[in-house]
Amino acid sequence: MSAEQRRASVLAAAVEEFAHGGLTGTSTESIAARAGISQPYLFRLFPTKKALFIAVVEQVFRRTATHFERAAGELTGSEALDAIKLSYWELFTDQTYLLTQLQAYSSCYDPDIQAATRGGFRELWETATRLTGLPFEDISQFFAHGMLINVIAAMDLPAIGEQWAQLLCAPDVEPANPTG
Amino acid sequence: MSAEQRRASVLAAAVEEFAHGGLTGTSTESIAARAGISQPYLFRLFPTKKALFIAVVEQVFRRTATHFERAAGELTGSEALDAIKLSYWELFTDQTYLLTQLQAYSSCYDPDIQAATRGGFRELWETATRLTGLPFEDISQFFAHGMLINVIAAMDLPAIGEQWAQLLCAPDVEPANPTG
DNA sequence: CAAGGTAGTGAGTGGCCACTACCTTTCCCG
DNA sequence: CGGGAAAGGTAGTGGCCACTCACTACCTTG
Repeated sequence: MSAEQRRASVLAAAVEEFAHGGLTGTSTESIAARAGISQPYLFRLFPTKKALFIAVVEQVFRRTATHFERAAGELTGSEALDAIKLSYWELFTDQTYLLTQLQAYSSCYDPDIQAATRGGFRELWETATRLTGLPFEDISQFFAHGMLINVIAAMDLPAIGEQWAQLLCAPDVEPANPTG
Repeated sequence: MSAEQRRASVLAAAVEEFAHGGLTGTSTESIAARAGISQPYLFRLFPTKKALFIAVVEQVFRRTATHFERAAGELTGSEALDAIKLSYWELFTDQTYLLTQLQAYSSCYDPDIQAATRGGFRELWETATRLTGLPFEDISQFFAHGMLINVIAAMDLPAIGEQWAQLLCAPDVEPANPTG
């Protein structure tokens, strides 16, 4: 297998591991094991653990942006936004991306990670703005709801039976302008 | 100093340290140093590092709820919610609580931490509901915006000069029912 | 002043873990 | 078919860190 292919598979393994443990709570050992290579060889493919983490963060944000683009298709305006909202809920089934996002935010004390996270968030923001053409206020509300979804996934609220939790997990796209 | 007082001061030190590094990225050494005690004595006051982290999480959520109650005062309805919104923005000046919340969410892979975090979130949710008496939809939007504020604090968006970032950091309480 | 309890510390210890040095295999190309 | 680069592994190593143990200083109470 070529080094480039290996790098990709290591990246895929790292996303899964980092999503749960974060940068400091995940060992390179476990990533290597999941990728099916020896742990030292991982350092031939990525110079440092932090660099691998940053690569993971960048990939997750970029793929989420691509996910948005596919969801919007040829739509524009609030129709595009509704489609993107639904597509974000789709990520709930495999929570990896949502959890990785949280790990990125909570690791922002490190300047390099903060820079990467800002860049990813910015890319996401600009993608949503470009695809919908909607004003700041709508984009802001969409992202706010997205961040709420992230923590709902982290706490695994669907698993607890209480009503408010269940309501939160219903992917209803509420009307943008509630009449009244 | 009594053990109870020490416990409180250790807790205060731990909030600061955990807010930046999270559970796995923070050493008990640094917490003890900040609290002004020896590292072994920390384990006389808290049985384990994780237990200390959970105590921190519980305290932060409870204090945030208290913060809400003070902000609402005698107000009810959307007036109470607006007051609470502003009070949450106040936490931005000392971002410790917001960052700790993020650390809690991103550490939820551990079942004990997940349980504590769920409890804290639930307490916050019920406090907001009780104080305002507003329906689910309003509370949900408030929390969504709150989660967005958390990640804005983590990424320190006020520090970057771009327009969208600046707009996000303006604590305007948008009207609950935009006319039209 | 004896006796016991409480606050607090110095000196470990065992394990994990990021990262390194060096060796082996494979395979392509002239 | 020889050689060299690239893929990959084995065996460390040094440092950090959660947690323990054995001990001291002090304070209260009878």
